[in-house]
Amino acid sequence: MVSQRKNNKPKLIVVLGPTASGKTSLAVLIAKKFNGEIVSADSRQIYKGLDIGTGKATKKEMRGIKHHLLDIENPKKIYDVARYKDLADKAIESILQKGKLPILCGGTGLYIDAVAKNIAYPNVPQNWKLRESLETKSADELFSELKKLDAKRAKTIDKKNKRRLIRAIEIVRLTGKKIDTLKENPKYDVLLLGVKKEPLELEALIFKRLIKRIKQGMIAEAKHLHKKGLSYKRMTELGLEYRYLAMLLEGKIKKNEMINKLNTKIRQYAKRQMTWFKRDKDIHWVASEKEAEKLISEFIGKNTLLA
RNA sequence: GGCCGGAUGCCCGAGUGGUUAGGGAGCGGUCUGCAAAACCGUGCACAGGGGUUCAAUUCCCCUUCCGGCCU
Repeated sequence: MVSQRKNNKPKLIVVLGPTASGKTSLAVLIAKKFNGEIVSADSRQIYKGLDIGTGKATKKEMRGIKHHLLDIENPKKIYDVARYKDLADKAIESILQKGKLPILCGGTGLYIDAVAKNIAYPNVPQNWKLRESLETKSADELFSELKKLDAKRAKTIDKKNKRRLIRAIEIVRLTGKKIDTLKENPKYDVLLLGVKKEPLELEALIFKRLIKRIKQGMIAEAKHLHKKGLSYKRMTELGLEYRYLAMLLEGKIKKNEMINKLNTKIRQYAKRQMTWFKRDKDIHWVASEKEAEKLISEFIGKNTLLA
């Protein structure tokens, strides 16, 4: 049951779920039915040319529904949440302007939350020079440095996670200010729909999809990307399929080995996604499109009734 | 039949007469601009039976199984 609180914020539907759960087709269906457009919340589909490996919707699968935030960056460049949030808000705004229903769809929990909860990240851009120099230090050293600079942040941070430690130090060093507590003040009235799949079913779906991707030419896609200048190092950073495809192309692993290991990695990724989603008690887990439609109808109708 | 080498947790794989590696998988988790990333926690063992010893996964003997060589 959707909560019946009254507000006049614009409505946003979010379709989320683990990889291979079938988010895209559900989102398209919803868009068709409720006159919507889709905003992707996928940190890798952002990139041009990463198509088969990321499972980017094809023209045909889109069924005439407009998709935003796909293919907006060169895969050589590193993207990030802050930039994503900015563009997502703009896309949503433009959809609303047209009088249509915005549907945020993807599996990147961080990106989804940034938009759905309107999280304001500290306004400090990456300083790659600084990062490079900090990278040479150990986690322990970084931690004690952070402790000196911002004791409060040091208390909650992952002591062993260099990447996080470096960013935290970057913020204090560049602004001289300590990190504020993150503010959440949603600008949309959000309905969160999670695509529910039983673990075993999801496992099967993942494997099936992996085999399908290989048949569709995922290996050739990676070869082509590399020929166009995408380094194996960068492909490794991109993770999952591209990481393993890079290993294959470099001759570090055999095809069979790639399939097996990659399959495991994708499964683990799906688990990590679920770990993230599980924390959000507002998600309505739906097992069918009917359930989803019902919830959306209620959700959309509620303000008209109350207003 | 004879000789030799093995037998370690779900898998790979070190090692030691007492403090009982390390990976991977599994399971659980973290999340303040790289998030398909980064990071953390965790159960599970020494083939079986006898010895020797204060103490054996580690030394000795036997049995079983596996691999190699010989007849």
